[in-house]
Amino acid sequence: MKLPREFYQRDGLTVARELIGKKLVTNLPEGLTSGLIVETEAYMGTIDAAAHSYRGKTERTKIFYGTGGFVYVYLIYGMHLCTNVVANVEDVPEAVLIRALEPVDGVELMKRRRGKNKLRELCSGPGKLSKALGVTKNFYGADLCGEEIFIETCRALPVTTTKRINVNYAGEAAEYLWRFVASNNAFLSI
DNA sequence: ACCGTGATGTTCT
DNA sequence: GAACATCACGGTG
Repeated sequence: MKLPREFYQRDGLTVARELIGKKLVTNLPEGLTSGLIVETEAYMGTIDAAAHSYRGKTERTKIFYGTGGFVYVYLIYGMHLCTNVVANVEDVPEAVLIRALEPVDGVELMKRRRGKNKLRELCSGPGKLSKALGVTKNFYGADLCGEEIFIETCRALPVTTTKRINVNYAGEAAEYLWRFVASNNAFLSI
């Protein structure tokens, strides 16, 4: 049921595609919350101008250089956290951004954390779902094979690919079809 | 429905 | 000091 380390130790594009239809879970003292992953983006290390790891190892990107199955969280625009899954093996700095979930468990808790009531508004964006699941910057480096945050098999969903969102700064890399979405799903970020 | 804008703090130049 | 893998809100249609 819970995805094993080997699931993550593959190339980022495969991991990003196969994460669609899996269930992302956090189990914190306030309760358990989860959602079906319906939107991801792959960030492919040294060949990808959009990736944080493109310019090499820094304090922030060092987690990319470890093996797959650990969490990379970062602060964006000074106020939102984005949750990523590290992919591939040691020294191959790839990661998958989780961009949207279809809420499943702990909906009341997610509504409280978000201050929103509409199901559609809970997890339809990377900052939104991070808040709904109670992810904080302390999750940096968390093990997805642990108990606090993990991913389970759930269902198979048809997948569509598109360009990634808000990476216009990345030149040619902005054109790559490295965003994966559950086809015709109502809970996407756009 | 679709803009436009302001909020906010890290990271890297 | 600029840029940033975003969100919520208030305006106009």
